[in-house]
Amino acid sequence: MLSRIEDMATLSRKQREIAQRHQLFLDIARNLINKEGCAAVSMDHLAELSEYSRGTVYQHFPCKEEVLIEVCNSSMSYLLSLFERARAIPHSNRDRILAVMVAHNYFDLRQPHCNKILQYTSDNSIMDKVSEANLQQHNKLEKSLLLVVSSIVGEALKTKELTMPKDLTAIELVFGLWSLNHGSQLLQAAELHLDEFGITQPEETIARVVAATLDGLNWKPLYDAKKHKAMMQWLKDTVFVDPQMADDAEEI
Amino acid sequence: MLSRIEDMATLSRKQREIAQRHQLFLDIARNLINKEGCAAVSMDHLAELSEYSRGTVYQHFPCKEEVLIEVCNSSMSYLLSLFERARAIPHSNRDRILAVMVAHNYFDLRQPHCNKILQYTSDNSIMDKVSEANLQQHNKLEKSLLLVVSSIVGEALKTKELTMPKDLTAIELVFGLWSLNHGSQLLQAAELHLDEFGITQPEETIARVVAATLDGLNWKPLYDAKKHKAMMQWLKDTVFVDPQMADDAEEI
DNA sequence: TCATTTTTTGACATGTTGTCTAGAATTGAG
DNA sequence: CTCAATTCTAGACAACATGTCAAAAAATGA
Repeated sequence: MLSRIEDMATLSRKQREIAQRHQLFLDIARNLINKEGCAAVSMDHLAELSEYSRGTVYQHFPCKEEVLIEVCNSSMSYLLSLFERARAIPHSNRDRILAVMVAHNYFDLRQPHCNKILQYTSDNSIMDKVSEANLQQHNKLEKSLLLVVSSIVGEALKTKELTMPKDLTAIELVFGLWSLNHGSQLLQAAELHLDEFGITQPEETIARVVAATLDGLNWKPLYDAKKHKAMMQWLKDTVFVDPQMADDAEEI
Repeated sequence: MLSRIEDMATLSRKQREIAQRHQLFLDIARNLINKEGCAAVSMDHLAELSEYSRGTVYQHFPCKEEVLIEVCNSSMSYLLSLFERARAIPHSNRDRILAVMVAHNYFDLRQPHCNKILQYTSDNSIMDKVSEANLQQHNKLEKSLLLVVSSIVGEALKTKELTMPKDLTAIELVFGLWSLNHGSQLLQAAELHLDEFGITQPEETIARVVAATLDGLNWKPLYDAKKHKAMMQWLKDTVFVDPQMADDAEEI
């Protein structure tokens, strides 16, 4: 990860070139994943498309898996920034939960490769090829994402908007919400033809189901169809709106 | 799919041998997936472990993807039978929903390879290599699974145990429940170390979250901690209990 | 200018995929 | 029981991917 803007000034011309090339490889990989899936990412391919040789690619990444996890991590840190934006909205904590859901959906629409990589690498034999450093960064990012949701729930407990029942802890609720969101996004990405079943707006549907869940836990303020709809609209139109069709947090 | 018991009698000795060998390859593949992941499944490997030659393996499967989807389909039809067993319990429809969740969890514990395959094959370039027939069977199985849940919700609507609110349809609720379950199982299977966060019994947690969701929709009878716990216990001890450590619906 | 260091290259060994042909085994007619 | 026809099996092959390495090329600096 040598490609951050603030580092650029302190690096020599040569080092900047290397960092730039590193980013080029990542960009090519991301495109490949979006267009043809993870299986299409090969060192050969990367070399060919970048017009460098295989050896040069191996200078940057010890193996294909390392490419994938770096692309994934860079997207996830962008997702984290979206989550933090969601947490910061000046509304009830319930609405903040909603905002996180919208953020996640916004992200998955624009960065479909991230889930693809996560699924591809969930296979046993793949994740244990990547470097310790990137793996740790990956875990840290995942934990940070959960912590954002967790902190919103914690805040709601503090303000008494929510009181946990005896047989469910705050972190368990977070796990439930996370599962719901994660599951729906994978189902959306899968070749399930949800519309054939009558699911035309999965995002709205999940938001509604989350609302039912929070109602079931008596998280105040309870669901109000009109306000819910208005909030969703506001989030989509104002908070999570393409800045400039940016497709990654990392820019050079 | 020539390996069903009832067909055996009508086949010649040679045909039986072939069917048996077909099953042998599938069994080896399943073991490989469980132990080392989908990436470890190779035609070479299959040939070596079965002590047949590569050519023979290709006689049975045109490609590796075909092996994977056949293993997956065979497991999914077992899952369908579990779902149907869940639907048949002599209790409220709410409890039947719970039973489906327990069934799904029971299944994923015993057949972890099924989710692994689904994740592995979600990559664009993989699913479009499999034969039309197997792909259709796969879609049909997926649809059947959803229909079981859907029919339980339909039954609850008929008996007025549940009334859908204006802004949520029955099928959307099914999608929500499906997402929740699917998501939680993938998160359990991932290398997330849920216990570090304080999630020691993900299955119980998700059942509790589902209960909250159904409460939020006012699906009667509402959640009662004691009865819920008893029902979970009964399902796990009585309904979904290893018959004989069977590890697949297909037996020879 | 040229020696030193670094970067880049492509050939190589190894392993996988899917095809294809020659040889082995099985079958059934005489 | 024999032998030709048919079917099945084995493994060689070309194509491609991976990761390594030594030689060639380029950059650096006295």
